[in-house]
Amino acid sequence: MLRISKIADYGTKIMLAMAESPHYRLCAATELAESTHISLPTVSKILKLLLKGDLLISQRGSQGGYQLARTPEEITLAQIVSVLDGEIAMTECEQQMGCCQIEDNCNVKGNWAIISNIIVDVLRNISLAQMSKPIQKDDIPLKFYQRVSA
Amino acid sequence: MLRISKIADYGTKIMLAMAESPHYRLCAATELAESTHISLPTVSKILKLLLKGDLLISQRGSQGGYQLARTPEEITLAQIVSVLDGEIAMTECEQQMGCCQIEDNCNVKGNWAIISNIIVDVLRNISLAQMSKPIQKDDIPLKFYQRVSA
DNA sequence: CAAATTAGTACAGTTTTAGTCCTATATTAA
DNA sequence: TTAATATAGGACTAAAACTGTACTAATTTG
Repeated sequence: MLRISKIADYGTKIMLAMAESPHYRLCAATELAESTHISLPTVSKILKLLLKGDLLISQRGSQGGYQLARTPEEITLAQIVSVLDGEIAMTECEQQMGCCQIEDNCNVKGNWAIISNIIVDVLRNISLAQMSKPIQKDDIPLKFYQRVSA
Repeated sequence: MLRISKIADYGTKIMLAMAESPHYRLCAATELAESTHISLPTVSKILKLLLKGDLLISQRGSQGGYQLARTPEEITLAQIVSVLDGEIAMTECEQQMGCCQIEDNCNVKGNWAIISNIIVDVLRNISLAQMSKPIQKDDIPLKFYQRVSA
């Protein structure tokens, strides 16, 4: 495992489809279902979640639809994944107190938190814009880490 | 989400307990259950998985038990997580063919594979030995990335 | 008003995960 | 040789999560 959910995977593709739509105009759910080949009810559900997460703007009624709340450069994978899959934390303990009995003498916990942060950094530094073309490892301007060798 | 399973979390703690046991001697499942405060059947199940994944050596019979197959410095989080949770891949498509219809014109796929690799690198560069004390971001000798700022 | 389209909620089916238990096998020690 | 101690392997159950769908309400346009 250690995997994002199918919903987050779909969500990325949907966001990408919108980013690639000319002038970032309003896209109806039906259009997006067609272009991504994901079923309409599912696309619809995901769009609602993304809207609630402030990643999209919506317009109701005839000729309505959804559009990106910001430019593809300003939207990151970390945002999409966290809206659709919830907070990123490698272990339960990081988020929730009292979920394990050893807690008090658990030094592992802090370490997993640090590791989670590193992974979030990776996702925080990849924008929708970058996802629309094949990325190179060099493309990722990591805040904490920088490429040193192949 | 984007989280390791409870089993992998437990597994790390169990491996750590063994690493901290004097001289890496044989540890019985019951001992480990006590020291980690995880139920015996669960500890037992995890030990068998770790054994099967060649991370442990076992000795049957009276006075038997389990011990690390290598030194704590040579065992990484990537190994533990992949043995207990399976291969690390951010999306299903990376592992399995024919799981999505757009596959052919899916440029996202390759990008997620790259991102997965980066994350695996992070886990591959953290050893059991490091997990036994609070780690600093600087401690992680990443193969591809190196710390550049706080 | 009618058509189009999002908003919100609820639900059912499937899959995954967690945890337990039972029986077989191997080793040690008396 | 026998009894006690441990692992080996597999089967099983219950709970939780995920996926996908459906239905009704609200809003906008023409």
